[in-house]
Amino acid sequence: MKNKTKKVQLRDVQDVIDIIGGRWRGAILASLCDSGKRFNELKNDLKPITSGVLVKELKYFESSKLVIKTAGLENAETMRYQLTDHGKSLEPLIGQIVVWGQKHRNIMLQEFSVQVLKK
Amino acid sequence: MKNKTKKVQLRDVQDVIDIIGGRWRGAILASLCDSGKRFNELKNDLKPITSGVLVKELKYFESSKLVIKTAGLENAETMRYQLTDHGKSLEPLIGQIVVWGQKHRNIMLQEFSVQVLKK
DNA sequence: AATCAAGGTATGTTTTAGGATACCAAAACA
DNA sequence: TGTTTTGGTATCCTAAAACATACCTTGATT
Repeated sequence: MKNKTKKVQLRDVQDVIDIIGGRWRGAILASLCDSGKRFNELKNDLKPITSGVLVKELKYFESSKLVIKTAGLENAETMRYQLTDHGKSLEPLIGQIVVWGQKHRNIMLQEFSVQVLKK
Repeated sequence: MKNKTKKVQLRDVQDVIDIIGGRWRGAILASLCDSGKRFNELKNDLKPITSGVLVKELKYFESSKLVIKTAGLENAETMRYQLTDHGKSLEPLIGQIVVWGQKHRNIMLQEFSVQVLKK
């Protein structure tokens, strides 16, 4: 029973890692947390990402119901990618990731300076 | 200024994804959250992971100060891998990942049943 | 009329992570 | 004494991911 619970959790962790993991997905979501963006805005924000990869990942996010692509009503040609409500529910998680990442970076820097001093 | 801040955040997200991402890292950390474990315990817990991969990832975690490998004092040959204090600070993050993963799974299942009903 | 930007598509090539497999030394067990 | 278990190492291989590069259409701009 406890075993089963653990398995399920590992699976949940893996599922989420699949979604936000990889070279670009986390960064794309983080960028969209900021605000909805047009394709080239995103591309510029995430430079040096290539068009092909960005397209592919955005399609993946659409299929996962995390991002929606909308054409502006008045100005029909401007595509806009933005988080769905479900996608927005990732924001606190990403926020926590950023906080932990900053802390981790400081710890690694500290470790580095200790190593230098030891020489 | 705001731009710079954003860049740093994307970098932090990427750093963390590198740490917990990939096929096994999240699961290894989740398993160690449970308790410290010996090599073969971990291997069994994460089956079908291979030795080579597990060794590699554990070394990575050691170099990142998230996991420490200790030899039991009385029984010197039993190696034990456990989270450092810094590694333990990931626990809330992983907990939140599990919670979101469960929610996401339910949403995708819902979506699936809607699709089936539409046919 | 020419050209530029937006939002992609299409293609080949390279890199990388992970898996398969074989092996191994030291200790523990039987 | 033989064989199992623990805790790995070493090599090769493959599929997928990412990258580089070229190209395309549509609408706006000059």
